[in-house]
Amino acid sequence: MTGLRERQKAGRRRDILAAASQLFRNDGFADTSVEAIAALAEVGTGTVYNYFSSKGDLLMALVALDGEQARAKGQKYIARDHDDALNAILGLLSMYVDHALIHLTRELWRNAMATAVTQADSPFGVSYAENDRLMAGQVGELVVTLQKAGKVRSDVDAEAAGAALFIIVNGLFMQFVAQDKMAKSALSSRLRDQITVVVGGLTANGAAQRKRAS
Amino acid sequence: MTGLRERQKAGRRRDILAAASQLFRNDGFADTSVEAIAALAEVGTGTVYNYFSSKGDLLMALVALDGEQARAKGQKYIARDHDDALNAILGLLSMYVDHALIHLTRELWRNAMATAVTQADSPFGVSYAENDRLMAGQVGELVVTLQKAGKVRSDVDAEAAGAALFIIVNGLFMQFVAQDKMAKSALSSRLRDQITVVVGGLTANGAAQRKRAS
DNA sequence: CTTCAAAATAAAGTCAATTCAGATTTTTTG
DNA sequence: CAAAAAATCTGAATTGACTTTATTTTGAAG
Repeated sequence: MTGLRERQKAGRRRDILAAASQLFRNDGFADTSVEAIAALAEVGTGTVYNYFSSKGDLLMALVALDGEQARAKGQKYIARDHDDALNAILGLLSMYVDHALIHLTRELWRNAMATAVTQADSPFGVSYAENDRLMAGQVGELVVTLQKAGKVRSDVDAEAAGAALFIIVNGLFMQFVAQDKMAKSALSSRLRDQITVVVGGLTANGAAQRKRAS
Repeated sequence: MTGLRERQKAGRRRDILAAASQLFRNDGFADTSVEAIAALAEVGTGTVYNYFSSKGDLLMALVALDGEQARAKGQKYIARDHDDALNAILGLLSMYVDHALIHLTRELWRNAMATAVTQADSPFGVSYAENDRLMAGQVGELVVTLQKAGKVRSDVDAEAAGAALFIIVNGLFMQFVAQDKMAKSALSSRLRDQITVVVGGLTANGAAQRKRAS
């Protein structure tokens, strides 16, 4: 199982990923050439393509790793005690946003997202989509938790709610990374406004919403 | 104002767009070279770059045109009579989806979206973002209309609601175009489930939701 | 009708992702 | 262990978007 070849292969994969990680973060995606990654990893440029189907695939592999961390954080968050539904959900989604910006720049996210759309079938395109699916599921878990605590109506489709909430944070985050001039505070306030609407709903509701941001 | 030169310029712009439109639709984005577009439009390749900043910019220009049509349809839709909020909103969003697939293939949408994220500052990247903003605003208008008709609570932030609803349809549409194997029916059903959640809200509500799709 | 300047043009050049035909290394076989 | 087979590596060649340049065209203005 663990022949020389397998170990070398795993090592080389790590080397390439580490090299890409370093260069992407230092120089950005556009300014990093596959040749430079190969040189730093001490392999031929062609070898990079034996492990990753494209430069974008390599980036998505890094993003997927980060996604795992975000989900781990999320799992702990869910286990905490929560007061009201709005704050609980907003807290989780804000945590995702904050985590996303720890290791990766906006430019890297732009390129990761672009690649995820155009190359969804590549190995790490699949990982990327799977990660999104799992995160949406995690938001759904939080909704279930809140339902059990009587903070969310039990007749709500938790899975659909999780997916909707996650799509919103994802979409806003995409707008955020696409426009460098958009401030993080603008992202936060839009997120708050929109999640507030979703939590409160549009139709007749016993507990009226409290406030609206201008 | 309308000298011969200006008209020629406008004409050339149209020629290039028309050529791009034809080739993109026939051969797809990836398989269409800028050289081929230039040849069909009977201009030099360099001229194409006098009018559009990149191949992706050219595609976004086409998409923006389509977006205008979609908004025109949407405006008429809003003016109609609406029964309940859920159906009214779902109808508008479904109309957007249907319209998007009339003229453009999934592959074109993938590339348009990818370009919109990575080149948001290019001339038609701005148009693309603006179009999204206007569509979200249009959904907001529908919400206002429904509020006036007493079908949506008046304390709801209509603008935020429109933005949230549009982000959802946009996000689901993105998932749809990214994965060729995803059926249109899957898109529709997810859209229905998620919009249902948003309209109904998560917290205590006078009118309980009626049903849930499995 | 001449001059001017904007715009177009073709051609040649740059650049970097991706591919590919052979070279090299590991594993398997006898 | 030696030879054959299989997997992997390699970097030079390909490809196509985009740029640059030197030259030409053509409205517009006097």
